[in-house]
Amino acid sequence: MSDKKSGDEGRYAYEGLDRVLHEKARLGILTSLAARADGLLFTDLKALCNLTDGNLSRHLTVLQEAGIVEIKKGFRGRRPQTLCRLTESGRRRYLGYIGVLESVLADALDAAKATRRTKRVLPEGFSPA
Amino acid sequence: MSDKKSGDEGRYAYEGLDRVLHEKARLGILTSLAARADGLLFTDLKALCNLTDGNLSRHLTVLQEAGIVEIKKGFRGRRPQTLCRLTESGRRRYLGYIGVLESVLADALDAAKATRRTKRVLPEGFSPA
DNA sequence: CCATGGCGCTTTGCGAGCGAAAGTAGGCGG
DNA sequence: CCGCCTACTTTCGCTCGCAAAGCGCCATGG
Repeated sequence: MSDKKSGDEGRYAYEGLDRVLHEKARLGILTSLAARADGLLFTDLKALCNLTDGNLSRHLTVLQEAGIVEIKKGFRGRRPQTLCRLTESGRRRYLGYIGVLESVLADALDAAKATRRTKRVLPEGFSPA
Repeated sequence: MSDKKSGDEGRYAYEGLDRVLHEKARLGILTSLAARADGLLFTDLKALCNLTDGNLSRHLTVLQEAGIVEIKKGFRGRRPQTLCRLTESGRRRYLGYIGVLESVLADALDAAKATRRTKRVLPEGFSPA
């Protein structure tokens, strides 16, 4: 590396931003679940994340198929009740994702405050768009 | 609020996660740009974010149409050269997004270390999926 | 006893979005 | 003059996310 001028190649590629996890709704679901080792009910999750039934159902299926959450269907009294929990590997994946999120944030804050001016070569005229 | 049991309704909804910004590639692009007030060239951006030409072009168009970046086409010598820069409102939007990212991260780290066990009511048998 | 309505979830439909691949336009080297 | 290279843009297939409709079950009430 650093065979070129800067060695910054791919500096902002963020390959670790797992597409399955990097999603508004899913991020909320997982963060909710991460806090409770014994899981959450479908209905609670729905309220916590302000999701519609259909939406939540869809996302849970995706997460289940990815082996990130496990879903247990049971009954409360005689009404169906679905319990969702992070799997162990799901938790690891989530933590990994959070790790790169941290580095994104670090870059961002860095950028925000520094806003350093790199000397730029503006050769001839740049016509406005 | 707190008209129900917990007052946590929508606690994890993260409505501020702007869909236009919340995207792997775009996030990288914006973070790159945020650091340099005088902008970056198409080719630099491409290298920094490990994007293909087509991809970068696509994303830039989206960002431009959303008024987040401005694109100036000019020439270096007599080769075309495209300069991209964050607009002022784009910067604000980006900072807003980063703000909610911080809160997501705070929640996540909280969850990760605490992993508190809420007492759960598991009424009758939960059959394994 | 049927029907009307609510709860808990699943399935379907569709429009938007993403990224790979192909296309365009001009410079430059042989 | 010809073909390769750089610097993008456009097209295309497929996935994805979201909203709306559907399904099964229980409860209530006429």
